[in-house]
Amino acid sequence: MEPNGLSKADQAHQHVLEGITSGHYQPGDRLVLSTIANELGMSVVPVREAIRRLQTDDLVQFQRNVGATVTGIDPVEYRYTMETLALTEGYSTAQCAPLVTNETLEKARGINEQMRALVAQDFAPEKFTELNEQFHSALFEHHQNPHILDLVHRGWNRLAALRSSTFSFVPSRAISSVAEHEQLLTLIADGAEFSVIESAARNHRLNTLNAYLNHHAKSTTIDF
Amino acid sequence: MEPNGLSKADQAHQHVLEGITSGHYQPGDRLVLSTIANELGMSVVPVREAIRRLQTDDLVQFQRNVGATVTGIDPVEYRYTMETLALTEGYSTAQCAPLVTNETLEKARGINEQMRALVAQDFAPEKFTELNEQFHSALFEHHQNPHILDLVHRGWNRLAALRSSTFSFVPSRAISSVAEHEQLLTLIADGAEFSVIESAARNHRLNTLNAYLNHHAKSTTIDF
DNA sequence: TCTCCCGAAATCGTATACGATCTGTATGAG
DNA sequence: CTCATACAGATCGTATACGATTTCGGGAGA
Repeated sequence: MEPNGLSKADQAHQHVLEGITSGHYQPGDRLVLSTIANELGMSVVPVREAIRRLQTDDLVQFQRNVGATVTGIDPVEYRYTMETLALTEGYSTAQCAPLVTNETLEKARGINEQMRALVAQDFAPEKFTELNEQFHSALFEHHQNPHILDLVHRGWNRLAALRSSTFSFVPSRAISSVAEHEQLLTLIADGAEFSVIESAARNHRLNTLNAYLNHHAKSTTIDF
Repeated sequence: MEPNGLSKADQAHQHVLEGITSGHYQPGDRLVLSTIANELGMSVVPVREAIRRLQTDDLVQFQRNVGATVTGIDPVEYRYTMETLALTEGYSTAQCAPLVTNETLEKARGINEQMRALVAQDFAPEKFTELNEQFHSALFEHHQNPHILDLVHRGWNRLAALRSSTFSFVPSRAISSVAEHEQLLTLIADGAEFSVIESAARNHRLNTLNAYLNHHAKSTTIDF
């Protein structure tokens, strides 16, 4: 009688997505339809639909007649994801740059200062990663191509799912990251050219990726 | 006893996707679950799943309790799609460039010559668009980031769905397009830098978009 | 003891059924 | 004649049911 505005399939999608990004569902965990259906008090049909939707976002892997598992940590996949994110995020940042207000700029600076403080004293990778996302998110507040924005969000979700915060593995990267953020803000404030900002934002992300790759060039086995 | 390897949901997905890209389903057409289910000799459940998958690719629009329609030609959506494609295709082209063999290069040249001939004599927009896709596809033959490659393919599917071949509206664009192709091939053959190739490939696509936008300069002005 | 095969449990895939919601049309009041 | 309302048809959303497939463990035979 009351159309909540969100169908059960949507609820399920939201629930599982939340579960994956929050870490409640760990990489490799099985996602059994009937179990989730019971948890949410619905039948398996909407759950199934939700899982399939997550599959197209590469957040879960599906094997026919077997079931779904949360996409695991694969260094190769991590690389692909980060590279794609560098591409989309870099473009988005450049595109939004002219629309960023001073107010927003100040807000981003504040977040970056928090990150700097975090590095200095009591370094916590998860908190740092969260602030990192907030920082970049602030620069996207204004309208742009929603398709590309969507791709950025998918990338973030995927990273969250991978639980592969580079800062956990390569803490030293955090220092450079903060510095690059400041550099990026300066470029935006000065109204730098599109290509300059895009390049800076893209390389910022690629540098993080490279820090990870270099770090793992030696330790062959990766286990969590 | 049917390790067909192809579930009914997959069949339905393939069928509808094919129907959209081939033009059998026109933009704006309604996609009624039960109808399609009957056509394929299955129940509505797999069809429903297929439609939802197509929805996440923005190939169909879905309204709750109403149904799905093939995504129509919306100049704004066209702009978003082309811009995203410029971004992903440009990067892909640059990334694959060092791996392109002389053989492939020749093949691409051949396709481009076909396009040139087509412009000169009996111009057919659909055929031209098809060759255009073949041309770019040839440059992607070698491995690269599959995520980004997937995004390129999604973009192509979407364009096919929109049936919005710019060349139908702005035939003059075809001439420039062929010239830009040749330029791009030269850059690749000469082993130009990543950023140069990316920029060329991206602008190639953006130029096509701008040709369309200028031609339809009745709506809001969109600047880059 | 080891290997192979069979059967049960778990889980997915799909069909069918039915209630919920939307859309369009007809009807009646003003 | 116009507009609001009610009803009917179409279509979707979800639950339930059942067949299909995989996985895994245990027993028979070598």
